[in-house]
Amino acid sequence: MSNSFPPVEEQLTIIRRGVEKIVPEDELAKKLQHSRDTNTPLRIKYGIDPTGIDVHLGHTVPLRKIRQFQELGHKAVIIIGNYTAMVGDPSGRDEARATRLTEEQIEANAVDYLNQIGKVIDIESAEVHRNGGWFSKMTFAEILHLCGRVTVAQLLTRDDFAKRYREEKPIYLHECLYPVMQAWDSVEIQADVELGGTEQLYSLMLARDLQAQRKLNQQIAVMSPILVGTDGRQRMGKSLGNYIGISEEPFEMIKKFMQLPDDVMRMYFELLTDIPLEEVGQILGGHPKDAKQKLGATVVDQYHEAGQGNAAVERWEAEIGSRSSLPQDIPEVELASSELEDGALPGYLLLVKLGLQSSNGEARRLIKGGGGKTGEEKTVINDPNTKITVEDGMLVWAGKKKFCRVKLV
RNA sequence: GGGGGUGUUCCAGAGCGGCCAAAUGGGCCAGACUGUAAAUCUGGUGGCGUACGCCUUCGCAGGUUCGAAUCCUGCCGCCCCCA
Repeated sequence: MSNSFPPVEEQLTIIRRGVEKIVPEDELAKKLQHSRDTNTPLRIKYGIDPTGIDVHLGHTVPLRKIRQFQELGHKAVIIIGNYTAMVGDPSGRDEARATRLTEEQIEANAVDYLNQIGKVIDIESAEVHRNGGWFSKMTFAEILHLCGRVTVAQLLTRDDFAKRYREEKPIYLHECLYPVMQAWDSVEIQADVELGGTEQLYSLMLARDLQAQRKLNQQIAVMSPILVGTDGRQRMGKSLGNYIGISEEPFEMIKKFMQLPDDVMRMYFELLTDIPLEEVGQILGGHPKDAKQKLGATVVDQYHEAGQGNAAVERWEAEIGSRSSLPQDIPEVELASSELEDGALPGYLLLVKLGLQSSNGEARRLIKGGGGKTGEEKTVINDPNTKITVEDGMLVWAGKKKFCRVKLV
């Protein structure tokens, strides 16, 4: 009797890594056993809403888990929530999504999204569904029937709704349907396992109820912890500006990695890499800076050609770590000679004309604070009104991170 | 349908009719310190002007005042309660 699935214990070890909760846990082992006995892959569901996502490391946590399931021989089933997107996921947000997307936008986003996640999972072998496929055909009577399975009190056990209710923030009726819809997806595709963040608990459990009502196998919820963002506090998210996108350039990614708070490293290692946990422990025992470089390089290599990570780390060392050399990419900004007076310009105006600062006042303040510098030696501009003689190719700095080279025209 | 609340600068949240561009905290920016981490300290945080100053801003539209974010009217949004 041959079969392609690894022993259950082996599978569980891989599945459990970086997973916060598996509900119910014992059923998962049974399912895996059954799958192995019958040589049938489990159907691993993961849904997203195509709302214009720039896939970042936070998204890769469940995606990587799918990848692992795939490598174990199971079937990935991706749900594109083109209908749920019309509702807007209330999870983790305090207010209802402001804008509603058109169908065309949603479809374009979906395609774009599938392209992006191809970097993480094996999209070729995955099954992809759009939940409009079934929701668009549902009758109002069916919807009512479905809604009859959920009480408002149950809905309010969700953290996000409870919080909004408490804070007297609006909760719209259609948002209440979101978990119901998500759960229904599981019924439609007969999911064995659904991946999601811990904040999805409610929806994932509701799916079990609906499946049971239809005498289907109940899905197991495999919940990942929420990846904290680069600020080390809040969940990683685009709107919070604390994310590292998987499409970013290696150097950009490394810069962000190096600025991570130390204590998020363990989580990042566990959730974003395959480095054995023992080894992670050793790495974290060393100098935090080295650990961070190792982390960054490892993750960068996942989304770029091998070796790009280390190359970026080396560049970081050269330009930033040791501060010995100038940045590699210095944007060139054109400046018309006619803007100058006797070949010079007051310091604050120079920063504004070069686009380094957006208003005169802002530029003045920056210079007063000591952030305005010129030349390779970074000579500090002492006073906003100091006339700076502008030369072609001169470097101008507005703080450490904003700079450019002047191109006189 | 009725009653009561509320709407402030990026967020939260103060704000006696003049001293409010608006307290305080967070965030953010810059500087010091560092491992461009965290923590800490310092300064800054509507626009224009070198500056006394001027202009735009406190849900929207009007009004009362010499003068309103602060008072009045209407409208809009949100929340709660009663029916």
